[in-house]
Amino acid sequence: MESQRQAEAGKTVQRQRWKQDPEGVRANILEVALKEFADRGLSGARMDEIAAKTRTSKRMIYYYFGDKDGLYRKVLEQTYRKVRTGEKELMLDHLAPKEALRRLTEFTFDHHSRNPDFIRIVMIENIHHGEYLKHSDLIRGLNQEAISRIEAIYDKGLEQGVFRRGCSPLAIHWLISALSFFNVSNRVTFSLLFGDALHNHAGQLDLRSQVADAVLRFVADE
Amino acid sequence: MESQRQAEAGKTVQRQRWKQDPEGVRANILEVALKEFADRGLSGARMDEIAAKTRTSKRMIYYYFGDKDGLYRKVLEQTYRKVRTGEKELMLDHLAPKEALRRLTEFTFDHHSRNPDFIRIVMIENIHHGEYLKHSDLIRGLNQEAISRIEAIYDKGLEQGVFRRGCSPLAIHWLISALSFFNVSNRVTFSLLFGDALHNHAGQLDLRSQVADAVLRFVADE
DNA sequence: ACGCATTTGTACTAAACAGTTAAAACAAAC
DNA sequence: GTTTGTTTTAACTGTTTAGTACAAATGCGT
Repeated sequence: MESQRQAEAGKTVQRQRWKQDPEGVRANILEVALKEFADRGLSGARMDEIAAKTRTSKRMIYYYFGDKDGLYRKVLEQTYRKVRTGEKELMLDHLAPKEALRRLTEFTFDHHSRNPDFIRIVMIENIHHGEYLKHSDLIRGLNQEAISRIEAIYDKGLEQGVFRRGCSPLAIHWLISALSFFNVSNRVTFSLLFGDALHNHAGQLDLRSQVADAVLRFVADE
Repeated sequence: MESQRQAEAGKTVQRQRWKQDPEGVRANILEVALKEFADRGLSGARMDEIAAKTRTSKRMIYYYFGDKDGLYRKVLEQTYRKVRTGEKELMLDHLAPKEALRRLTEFTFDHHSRNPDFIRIVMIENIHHGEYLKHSDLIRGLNQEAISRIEAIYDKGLEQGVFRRGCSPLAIHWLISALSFFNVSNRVTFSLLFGDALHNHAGQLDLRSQVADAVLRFVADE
């Protein structure tokens, strides 16, 4: 009777037929790992926890990524890549320099705001003295583009006499990054110390516009 | 013969006479722990490592601070307190508003630059969603002062017609903090991606002045 | 039908780690 | 001189953690 039960059970339980989907599995692991690392930090994240949240197993993580560091490295690379490629949609060539710079700034502000996981990974990487980013060649190329984009706008603004001389595109990029980054990275502590006036919904809309003001005023002529 | 050796050794070893210095011991532990947490993060720091670097023992850490979280909490509080009190030296009342704001900005920029451990602790606290700062009442009071200081300068600037209306002291503080903070917090990754033009010695002097420019231009009239 | 890559699942190991135990000895204040 | 808080050791415990062993089965290109 017992064996019959098992036999029936064996029948009803569909033999788990699985597809081969290495890319899907890798992507799923990376997605879960990104969230977990971003949420708890590199040392804080637990491999068992990551494994449990994937649709696959711990065994597969080690199969594809070797060890925890290898996994983190891939998460880091993928995160940078995804965010940077997401920045390319912007068409600013046809706009007047001031308008182009405002759009770029507000776009960056929103973009960082929409990607807190990226911000947190960069924070974590800075905490770890950039030792993983150091050993990743893949990433460096992607970022010069950001500078070129600004340089194009700035040069045009100089020609038209609406921007002052003496600013460097790098410094302008730094300024935009700093404000957009800090807005996300320090949201928690800043809100705790000074209230959420800048970080509730209305506050963010206003702050974005003020950030764009700050950038424009920084490069403005006169 | 062997026992005689031991007896002689027993004589030569000076009975370790020690002083009671609870405050000194606590301070020493906190100092070491700050460096270790700032360097490796909360989960990354090791109690054994901290203990080894103190002039006392692991036992004493637990004697005074209970557990790792308790130690971190005290480090967090002390770090905020030390940095905030270090900001009070500034005498700006007698200066013209523009000059006062420039001095304040450049001071903050330098001050953060001189206290990378503080910056890193704040980063770590943000990574941990501020859960330790949340439960610390001690800290909140210290920070309103920063806003008042700016408000005084801003109001004076309005009276004299050198600042435009419509800026909030909170937003100005946010702006100064963002630029001064980001300069330290993201130094590593920014340098890796874009070179160290802004972060070598000459670059930092220039950047400080540009940051002050940005703040002044943000509030400037016309 | 062959071979290689992929997938499943569980139990395991070895190290790392936070926190404890125990018994003493000493300091300092009263 | 009694009491209370401080300091010294070094071994120890129990848990958490990254990473592995093992064994088998299926997918899929050729």
